[in-house]
Amino acid sequence: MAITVKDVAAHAGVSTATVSRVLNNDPGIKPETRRRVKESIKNTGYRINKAARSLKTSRTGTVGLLVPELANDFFMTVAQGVEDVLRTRGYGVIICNANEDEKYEQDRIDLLIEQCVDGAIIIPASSAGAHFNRLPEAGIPVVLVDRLVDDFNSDAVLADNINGTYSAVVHLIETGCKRFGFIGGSLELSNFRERYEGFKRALSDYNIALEDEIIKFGNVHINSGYELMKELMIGPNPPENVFIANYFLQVGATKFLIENNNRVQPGIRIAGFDDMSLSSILGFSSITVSQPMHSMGEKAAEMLLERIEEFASGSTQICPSRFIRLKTGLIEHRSVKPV
Amino acid sequence: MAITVKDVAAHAGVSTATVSRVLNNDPGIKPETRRRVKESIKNTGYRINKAARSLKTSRTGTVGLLVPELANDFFMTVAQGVEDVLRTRGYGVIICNANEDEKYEQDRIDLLIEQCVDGAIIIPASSAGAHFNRLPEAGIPVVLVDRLVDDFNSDAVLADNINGTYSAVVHLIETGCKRFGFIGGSLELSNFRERYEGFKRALSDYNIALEDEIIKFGNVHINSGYELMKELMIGPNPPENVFIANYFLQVGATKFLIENNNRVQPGIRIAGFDDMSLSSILGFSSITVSQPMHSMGEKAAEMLLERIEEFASGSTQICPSRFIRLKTGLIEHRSVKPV
DNA sequence: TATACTTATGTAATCGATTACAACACGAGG
DNA sequence: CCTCGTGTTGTAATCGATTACATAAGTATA
Repeated sequence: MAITVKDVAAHAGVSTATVSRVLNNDPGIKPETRRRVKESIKNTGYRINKAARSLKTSRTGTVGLLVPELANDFFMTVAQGVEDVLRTRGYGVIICNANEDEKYEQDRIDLLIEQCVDGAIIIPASSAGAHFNRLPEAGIPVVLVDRLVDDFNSDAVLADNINGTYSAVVHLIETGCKRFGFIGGSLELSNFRERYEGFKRALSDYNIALEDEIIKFGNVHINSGYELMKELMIGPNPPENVFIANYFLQVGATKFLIENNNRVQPGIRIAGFDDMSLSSILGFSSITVSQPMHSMGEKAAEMLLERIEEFASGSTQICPSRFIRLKTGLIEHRSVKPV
Repeated sequence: MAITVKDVAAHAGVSTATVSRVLNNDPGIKPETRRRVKESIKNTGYRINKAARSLKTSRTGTVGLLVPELANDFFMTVAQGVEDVLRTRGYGVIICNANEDEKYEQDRIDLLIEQCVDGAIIIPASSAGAHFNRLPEAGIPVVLVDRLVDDFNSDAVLADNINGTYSAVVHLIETGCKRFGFIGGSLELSNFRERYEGFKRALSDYNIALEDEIIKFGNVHINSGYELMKELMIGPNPPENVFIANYFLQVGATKFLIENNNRVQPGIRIAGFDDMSLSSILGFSSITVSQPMHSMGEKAAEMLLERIEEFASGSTQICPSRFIRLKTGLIEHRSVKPV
């Protein structure tokens, strides 16, 4: 049915071994022969059958990317970085959606193992990591991005959450802010724990009190941001400044303020972690911490490729896990004052 | 090295054929045997090698999803729909990024063919479609989503762009709007052509003049929306109402208005195509046309599965291409008036 | 009891590419 | 003229699962 190496071999008048060698850039082929084979490949319209190759080499040329959610610019910008690097190296990327659910995440890991991916990049959906161990057990190296998890360790690419948050809060303090609320995701997640840590450290360094009743934690979503901002605003003593630990929480918080015409705290200033393409048009936003999302993806892909080489060369002494922390930036927004 | 059917067969005291039959739910297996084999599968920790299976069956259990861009909530919500359906049917989804570039798109199609996907779902990056033909030529069925293209035809899932736009504009007219600007993407793209068509039809039906100087076309991105809104606002006679043909253009347009404190046309009302999670907090937005993005993905996946069956059963008489148009909705926003 | 048919399982060829090993040609060195 | 090394290509086994066909046991029919 389809064209195989045999057909190409016949067409070029050589053996299948020779065709295979040309396909794999084996140096020990006469230039003239190589030329002829390449021509036959063109003329026959031959396309390699990766299934057959994989069976023999036990390498599929695909890597898995497991993210908690697809419709999420943060994850997908990371994904672009991953894809950019991997594609130029000839790899295909299978993007899987864990649907913010450990069960789903499990299931997708099964999928990746079955598909025999050569490696996996994971943005964890929760702090649970035990189930990730099945990948290295199956000979599949893993790189984590954005968050660390419990009961599993591997290479990881992370943002400098502590210092990023620290510098944003300090910036606000130095421009006159005196009292801060905080809206964050669950402290079970390492990235939020770190951001909260940076927040506390900044207040502490400047002798500003940490007021528990204006420190709120929820999940990572728009709705949560909405609810938590509501809690802050109907509280006894609403803050004038709020640090919000990710973009989606900020969107939700902004939504609450807009819908309620921000009656409570007219001069409110928001600083947020993550700088997305829409951050600049969110109301009340004074400053955001930018993560190098694309680079995080690229770095993760590069680390993974190294590991794949290692695993493939069967080197028994695997060097220990490495973490990379990428620097964050600080983006000031012209003070947009909606309502 | 890894555990194969042979090992399972030995463990269960049967032949590899029997193991394979259990794996594939062949009905002609004694329940007792089936039980024993299943147990052996569990105990040996066997995992099927898809490469080997694919080689034999020439089915990989993966489908490709080619999108113009990853960090795009519209495309990714469609992707979620696709994944939801496909995953429950045991398929893996390879998501590829065409990077809004026909060359890239070509390249990713090559990738999909090499990976021997069983089918492909494509959201085209441009109006060019000739290069898609290589997929069906390679025995891979295709379903288009969102847009049609030139020089290629296949099944497609589309939104009812004309009526969606029509009803939104009519709604505005009936609530008192008298003069409309329009901001759209290139008319080369079928979806924008259709939305413009709906716009014109509404004005015509209500005897409202189409004023060329307040009808602007660009590309599909935030920047373009920004620039086109600027053009409208610095023009001789800026409109009070603007229909904007997609979410990203609307974001850009809103950004321009906010940054310039909307001095020109204080009462401006915007109606937009696409209702995303952030649409409700975009300033000036009065009404948006919602597309059933998730369902579009689901439908596309279902159509593709049918075609895959057809192709696989080798039925020679392939039934002609089918289009599905999905109804849009109308979402009113509480009039949020920033600035 | 012989025949035919069913049901359950085994045997072995097969998918398409890779690769260890063999083979062959050619020239250099002795 | 023989041997050896080098460079180039061919032969055939192999990866792991599937499946057409063969086989064997059991059951119904005449």
